[in-house]
Amino acid sequence: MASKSEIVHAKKIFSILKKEYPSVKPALNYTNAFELLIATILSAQCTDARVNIVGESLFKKYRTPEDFFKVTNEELEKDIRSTGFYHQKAKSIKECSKILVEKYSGQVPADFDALTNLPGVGRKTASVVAGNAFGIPAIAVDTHVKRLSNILGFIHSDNPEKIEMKLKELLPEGDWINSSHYLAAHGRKVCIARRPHCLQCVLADECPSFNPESK
DNA sequence: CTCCCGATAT
DNA sequence: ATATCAGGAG
Repeated sequence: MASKSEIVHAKKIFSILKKEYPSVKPALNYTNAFELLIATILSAQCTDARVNIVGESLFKKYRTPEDFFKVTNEELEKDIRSTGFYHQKAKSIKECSKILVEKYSGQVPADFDALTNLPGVGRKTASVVAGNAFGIPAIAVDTHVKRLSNILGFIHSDNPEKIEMKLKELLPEGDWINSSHYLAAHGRKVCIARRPHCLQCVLADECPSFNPESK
């Protein structure tokens, strides 16, 4: 599916990003798989910085799935309100916690399909947890990965699953987990959605969307 | 496809 | 005022 030249192009770009962001890591703060799962659910349409602020106090109050399951929806909504979409997120977190307790003895399943079957968990959240908590090869396609994949010419599509599959064709399995971190880091710092800094971009020579009048 | 919805940058 | 932020469910 992916041509030789596409693979060479992608390899060059990720080689540059790897040098640019040597200590790449998940932008969300967490100390275990369960916290990462909850934090990633909260991160939908919300900055990682905001989730980290909410998470700091949240994970002092709620340490296990049982803690989330016991609390009322109203109280949980109040505790996560500033991440937005709080009604749906609180509902997802409570239902999700219930299933973790009843079906997985309180543990987060280390399996992609089991994760996507949890309420409030789609491919992106499942990929983040599978990859970062359990080391299972996966590519999390968030808004940055989606935007940069199109800007850099890996694909022309808004469909997250198609983008995920294309990136998996372009990259060796061992690079899958970090690839989304590189694209997200670059998307936050340089290739910003509102205002891309093309003149400061290390990928300028490789980028089909390079704009010399960018800034 | 639409709806969910707060915080921040521009 | 408007766009955007590590999306997912109905």
